[in-house]
Amino acid sequence: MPRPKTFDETEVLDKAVALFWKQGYHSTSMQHLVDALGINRASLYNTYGDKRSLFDKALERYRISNQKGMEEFLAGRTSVKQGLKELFEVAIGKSDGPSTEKGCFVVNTTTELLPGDPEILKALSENKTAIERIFENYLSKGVQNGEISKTLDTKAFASLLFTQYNGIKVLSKISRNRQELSDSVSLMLGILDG
Amino acid sequence: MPRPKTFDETEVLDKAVALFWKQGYHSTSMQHLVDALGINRASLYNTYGDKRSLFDKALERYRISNQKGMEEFLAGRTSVKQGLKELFEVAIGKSDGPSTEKGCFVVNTTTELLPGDPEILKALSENKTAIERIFENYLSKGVQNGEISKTLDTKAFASLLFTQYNGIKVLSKISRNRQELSDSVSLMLGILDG
DNA sequence: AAACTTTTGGATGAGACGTAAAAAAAGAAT
DNA sequence: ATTCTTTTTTTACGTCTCATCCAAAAGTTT
Repeated sequence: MPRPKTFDETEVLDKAVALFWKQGYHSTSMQHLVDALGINRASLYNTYGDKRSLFDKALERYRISNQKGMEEFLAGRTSVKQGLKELFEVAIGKSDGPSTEKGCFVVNTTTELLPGDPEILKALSENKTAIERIFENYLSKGVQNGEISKTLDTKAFASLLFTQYNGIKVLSKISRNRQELSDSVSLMLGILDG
Repeated sequence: MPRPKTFDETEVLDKAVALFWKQGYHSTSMQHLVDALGINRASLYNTYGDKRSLFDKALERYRISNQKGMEEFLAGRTSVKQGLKELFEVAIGKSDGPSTEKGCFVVNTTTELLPGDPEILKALSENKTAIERIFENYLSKGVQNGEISKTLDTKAFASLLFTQYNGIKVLSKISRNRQELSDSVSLMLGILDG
């Protein structure tokens, strides 16, 4: 009996993700959101709660889609070294989409809202361990394959990969010199060749 | 004949650096600054101009002091491998000061104000090349010493170091597990022994 | 018709940045 | 010493934007 919503909830949420991703939390006003989401102000509050609540939902959506995307990307590549190489090529933005200069929503949030926000810290902390685990599992697969030496400290290397990934997402906002980043990634992945 | 200022201009600027560093540009209000700097509102505008102008001055001061600090730190260590190791130990924050959780003012600014700010982009771009050059020169010293192989691509490795440095400054805000970062740095520096 | 949501349009109170005019202070000159 | 000039400090204000909420009107399904 209720009047149905005239918009798709997750579709609109994706627009909020794009906006917060590009501009961050503090410089995105509710008015910006109202204009960009294409729904009414009251509908916005009704559906997602206040600004912070909407931001939390947007961040969570990004996180999940990001993790899932990473897992699927790697799952499709049996050659671990090649898989990592390609993953980082995408991260660097060889195919220069408009999203490259926005960096990573998670990284941007880390630097903007920490320290001083326990809830966000919790979410970001979970994200960190989740992605490091993805890396570690993938590396283990390579060790089982015989592609990677058993002597490799997979935990430390997973951490190295994640740190490098974060650094790339920062530097992508400054430099459009992809070759430089690509070379440094190659150097790093050379560790896997003993 | 003029009445002298009752405060030290650079001393107060350092307080502004600390505040912008911790909170970023948008969530630091002029009122916060007035309270923290200990000078009057009008004095603030008189001396440093508007908020953005003050921010620029603060960022520049941080950049210069950061670069100089890095150069002097490395200049004092003739063993290049050991020097890099120690530099990153400091960056990781083994001696856990209160500044560790603030990350790096430059990194924070990169993610907060880019894309969309050409002036800031210019400053951050200069900073990037300056620090990469510091790394590259230091590595060259190691090659001349015979400490590092002549086959090393110093430019790529300098880029790797800088990227890693940025990543560390992000992750320092999330995790207080310094050992993990330390291990990954060791793994990276192991490339120099290859 | 009833029930519920969306839309419209505005009210509100807080806080933002920046400025202007008056008051106070410090040195210089007579 | 006193007055004058210049600058800082104080205080108050103006204008704007912010986030949030509310009441009434319009629309859609059962």
